[in-house]
Amino acid sequence: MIPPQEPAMKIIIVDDHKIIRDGLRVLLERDPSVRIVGEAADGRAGMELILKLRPDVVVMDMAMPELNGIEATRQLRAAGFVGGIAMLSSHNERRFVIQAREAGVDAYIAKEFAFEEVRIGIAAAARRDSYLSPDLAAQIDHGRMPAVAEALTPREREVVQMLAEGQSVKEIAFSLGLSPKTIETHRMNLMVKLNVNNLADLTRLAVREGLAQM
Amino acid sequence: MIPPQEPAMKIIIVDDHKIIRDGLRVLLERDPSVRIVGEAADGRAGMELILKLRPDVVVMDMAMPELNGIEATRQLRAAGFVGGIAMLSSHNERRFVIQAREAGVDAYIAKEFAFEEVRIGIAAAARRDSYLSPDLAAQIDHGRMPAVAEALTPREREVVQMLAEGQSVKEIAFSLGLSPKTIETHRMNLMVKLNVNNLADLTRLAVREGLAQM
DNA sequence: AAAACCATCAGGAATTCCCCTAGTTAGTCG
DNA sequence: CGACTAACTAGGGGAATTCCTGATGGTTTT
Repeated sequence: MIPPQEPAMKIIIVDDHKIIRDGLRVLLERDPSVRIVGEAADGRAGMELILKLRPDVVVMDMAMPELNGIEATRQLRAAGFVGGIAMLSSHNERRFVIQAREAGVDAYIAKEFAFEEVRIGIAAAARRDSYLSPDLAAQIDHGRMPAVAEALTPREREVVQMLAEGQSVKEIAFSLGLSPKTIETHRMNLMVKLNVNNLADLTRLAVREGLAQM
Repeated sequence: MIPPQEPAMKIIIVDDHKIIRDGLRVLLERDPSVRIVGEAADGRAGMELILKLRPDVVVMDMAMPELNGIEATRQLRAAGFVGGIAMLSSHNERRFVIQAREAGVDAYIAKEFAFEEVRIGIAAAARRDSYLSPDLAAQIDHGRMPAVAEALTPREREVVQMLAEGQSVKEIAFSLGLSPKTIETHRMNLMVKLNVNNLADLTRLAVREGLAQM
């Protein structure tokens, strides 16, 4: 097969709401130079798909069960993914702009803006330019919040989210393909690092810090 | 199949995320018998528009600033709006199904379902039939909706707060002057009543419901 | 009075928690 | 390069907690 003159831009959509995936798909596909090559409903499934299909751009929701957008981004970058990443955020997730960019997000787009923003953001991400939807840019200027999350390792962030979202040690071990003992170790290290000593405190802290969804 | 002289169904979309309004609009407008006659970004603006334009169906988000979907519905019904109301909810808003229906919502649709669900829900709402997206209906049927604070006994509210704020069974027992076994029982009854099965879920639920401080 | 609910507790099984130790790998630094 | 560190992995074993079932007395509802 001879590559076409103008290769289509390959995009993967990761969002836990299928309605949004459906909507984005039709909106994006109105541009014939765009091809949606895959969809996923959570960060973990998204990662696998992305690393397999290597799309040009990923459009990802910030808040997702299992593995949130920022954490998924961090891991994608660590795994060598070099495509563009555009992240969608709700109004109550603005405060994560800085973390998102540090994790390797190219475009950060507030959902309350028009689809046109997404298009622009994707174009920027495809070029690996950075893009912030208008009012979010202002956010950057204001100081960052003390991010407890920074002190954690990627694996720990992953585990703390799953713990705070109600999964047992055994379940986490299974879904990560690790020994329960390993998860227990992470769990204990988390408790020490975060200076809490029970699951309820850990959960509230994780939600406050944006490490887990409420 | 299609009646020749069918007047277009007038729809108003109310959602604080413009991206979703954009997506719903193109998805809905693929059906020529549908006309989007207006959009609003919050419950209050939505109400005014709806009472002015009197659409056949309103598609409204549950979580919105200013005036949430349920409250807006209540006020719309009180103001004499008789059109259909279809509500979109995120996975973490399932517990409001019953409140929504009591407020006057016809169709309650989880966002994690495909757009097809929305279409079906809107059709039902237009006829003023009631509709629940699949798994939500199951929750109602099994009577396992997470109960709100009122469903708990005073003692249980007391215990759930202490649990969610990080106290151990033993500590709670001591500070209430009861046997740990008693607190264990309360704890288990809480899990059943609230339909959760671990402390993390209990904690997040308690915080969401205002039973505990974050 | 029967039924339903609430609050209280116990025994025993199942599971988790906690502390300790330790191997492997990748990256860093003198 | 060799030593060091950080991250990730994971097992042993006892303490502690949670889960499940069942029971009792009091109060309110029907």
